[in-house]
Amino acid sequence: MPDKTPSSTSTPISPAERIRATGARATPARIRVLELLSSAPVPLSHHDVELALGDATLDRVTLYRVLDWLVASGLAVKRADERRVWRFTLAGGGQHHSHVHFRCDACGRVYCLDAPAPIAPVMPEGFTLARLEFDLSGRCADCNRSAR
Amino acid sequence: MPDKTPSSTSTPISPAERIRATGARATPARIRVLELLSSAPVPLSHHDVELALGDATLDRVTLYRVLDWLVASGLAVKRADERRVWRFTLAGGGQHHSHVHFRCDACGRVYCLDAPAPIAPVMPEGFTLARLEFDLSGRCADCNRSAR
DNA sequence: ACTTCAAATGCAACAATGTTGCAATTAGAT
DNA sequence: ATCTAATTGCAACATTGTTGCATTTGAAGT
Repeated sequence: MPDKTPSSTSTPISPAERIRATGARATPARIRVLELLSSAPVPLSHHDVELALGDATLDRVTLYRVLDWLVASGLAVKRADERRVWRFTLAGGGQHHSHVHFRCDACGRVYCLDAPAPIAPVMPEGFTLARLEFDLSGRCADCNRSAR
Repeated sequence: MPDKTPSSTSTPISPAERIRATGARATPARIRVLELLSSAPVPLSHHDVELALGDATLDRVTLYRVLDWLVASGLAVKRADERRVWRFTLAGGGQHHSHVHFRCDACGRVYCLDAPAPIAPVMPEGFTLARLEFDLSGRCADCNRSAR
C-alpha cells in the first residue's frame, strides 16, 4: 500500500510540481530521475541512474540532458568522485553529513575514516558554503605491508 | 631563485638514473616525460604532456603507459582535478603545501582560499598519510549576485 | 475534447579519453 | 656484436559525453 506521503500541515511538493515550478515541462523522464535522486541514499552516477531505471530506460542522450538540466535548474548538484565519475545529488536535500575520506595512492581504495569533520574556515564576502569535504591520501595498511 | 631543495652535498640524480633505480629501462619516452613532470610548476594532464612534447610526440598509448608506469613505480602521483581530468605530478617532489579550495557549484570556478589547513586526524594503524586536501563548495560571490 | 507549437525526446553520428592484443623495436646484459 | 625480455607503435575496441535534426508531446489556449 503506497500511502501518498502524508500531507500533515506542510505542502509536500511532488517531483512534478517542483519541476513545473522552474517553468519547465514535467516530463516522465525528468520526474523519474528526480524521484530516483530524491530517494537515493548516495550520489548517483549517470550509469547508476541508467541501471536503476532498468526496464523503463531512457535514451542515453536524454538522460545526459535530464541530468544536466536538473543541475542547471538548481534541483541537483553534480560532483566528480575520486574515480572521476560524475555523481548527482538533490540540491540542498542531500544533507549528507560531511565525511572524511582516505584514498590509497597504491591500490585506489577509498576508506571512510570516522574522524570529526574539520571546522569550516571563514568564507570571503558573498560566498555561500554548501558542502565541505576533507580528503586524505597516502598508502593504506595493506599496501604498506605488501610493498616494502 | 629556484633552489631545488637539494640535499646539499648529495648527487643530483638525473631522470634516467632515477628510472634505472627502479629496475626498469630508461627509455627516451620515460626520460622525456619525467623531465617534463620535474620542471612543470603544476600537475600535468595526459593532454598537457602530449602538447608539451610537441614535435617529438609519442604514441598516445605509449604515453598512457608511461604515465601509468611512473605512478606504479612510485615516481609520480595521479589525481583527478575538479573537472575530472587526470593530472600527474612528481611524487614527493611536489610538496605543494596543502591548499584549501572552494569550487562554485554554479560557474565551476575554483578559488584558493587562504585559510589554515585543518589538522590531520589520527590515522588507522598502518596507514601512511601523504597529502590532505580540504575542498569546499557552494556559490561564489559573482554567482550569488547575478542569480539571486 | 481538440489544436497548436515550443520544449523535450530519440536516433545517428561524432568526439574525447582510455584499454587491449600483438608484432616490431630496443635498452642493457653477456 | 649478439641476445632477449622490456618497451613501443599500431590497429581495433570500449566507455563516456556531445551535437544536429526529425519526431513526439506537455500544457496553454480554444
